Amino acid sequence: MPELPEVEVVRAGLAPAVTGAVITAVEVLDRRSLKRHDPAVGDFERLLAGARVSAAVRRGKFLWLPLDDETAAGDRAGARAIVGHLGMSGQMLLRTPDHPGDDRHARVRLNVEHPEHGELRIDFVDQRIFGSLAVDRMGPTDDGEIAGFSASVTGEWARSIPSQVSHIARDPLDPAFSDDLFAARLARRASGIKRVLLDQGVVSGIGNIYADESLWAVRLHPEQLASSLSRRRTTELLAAVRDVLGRALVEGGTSFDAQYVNVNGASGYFAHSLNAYGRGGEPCPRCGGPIRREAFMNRSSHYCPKCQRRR
DNA sequence: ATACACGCCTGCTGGC
DNA sequence: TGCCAGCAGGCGTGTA
Repeated sequence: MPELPEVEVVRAGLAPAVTGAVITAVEVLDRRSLKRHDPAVGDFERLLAGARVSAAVRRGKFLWLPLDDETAAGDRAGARAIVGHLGMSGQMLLRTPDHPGDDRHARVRLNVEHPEHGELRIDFVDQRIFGSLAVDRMGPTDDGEIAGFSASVTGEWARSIPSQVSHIARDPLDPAFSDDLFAARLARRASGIKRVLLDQGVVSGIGNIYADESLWAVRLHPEQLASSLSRRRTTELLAAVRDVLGRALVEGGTSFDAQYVNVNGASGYFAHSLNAYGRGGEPCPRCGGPIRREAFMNRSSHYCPKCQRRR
């Protein structure tokens, strides 16, 4: 499901409930959801029992909960975090402990005790199991800047990132995102711009929906060579990406069905605002010509061939 | 460096 | 009603 706006909605919903909370019990209902957990780091359940969560942080589509481990003073070498990725169908549902456990696709449950909110339960629900939870080691960010978006991580600790996320580029809403670096990366790419937007090592957080929407907004053909864009066009594209992601975030994300929901199970409303994605055959809201849907990387691209010309 | 295929999973929809 | 193909918001690996 989730691209940056959807994951941010989840992160923001989780943050007040988990920050400062102690994990009291872990129930793994389906080990397949731990496929990205490296056993060499330790046993998933044992590492988490009794650990305290210090924040909820996000970069692109990855989110993580840094653990306030009891380590020797000043020694963060053993610092760890729970890394979560929602894949295509993952959800994090915030519940009271007595909530009936009737979710068909509940995979992992974290029971926590929060100093103010008391006992809570976080259910990781994931129909397709493309998502995962893992306990991962933290390391320094390669640029020395704050690792990702959160409201509460401060100080040196904020400049640490889970190893599984270290290869992921910053996302366009990250204050430390470098527009120049982005432009330089595009200039070196002899491939279609959509492919590059989807490359999480170039820019993170953008998936199929928001790639199509951003390209529609600036009238770029998905197969236009990234290296052919002028700096001015690159700047316009980046502005469109930020605009689309920002508006989707305000509307609570894009929901086509009950798959994408926030921590309370509620859907977002941005689906009503889509101009190209999922509108194959319908008239382009700008020029009236039919939106085309075509195969792309085992999925689909949606664009207006009339006003998104390839140059 | 880059592109493509494929595996990882489940469930829904449409055509026959 | 059944069956099968195709499709769905993503990522990582392996191969050419």
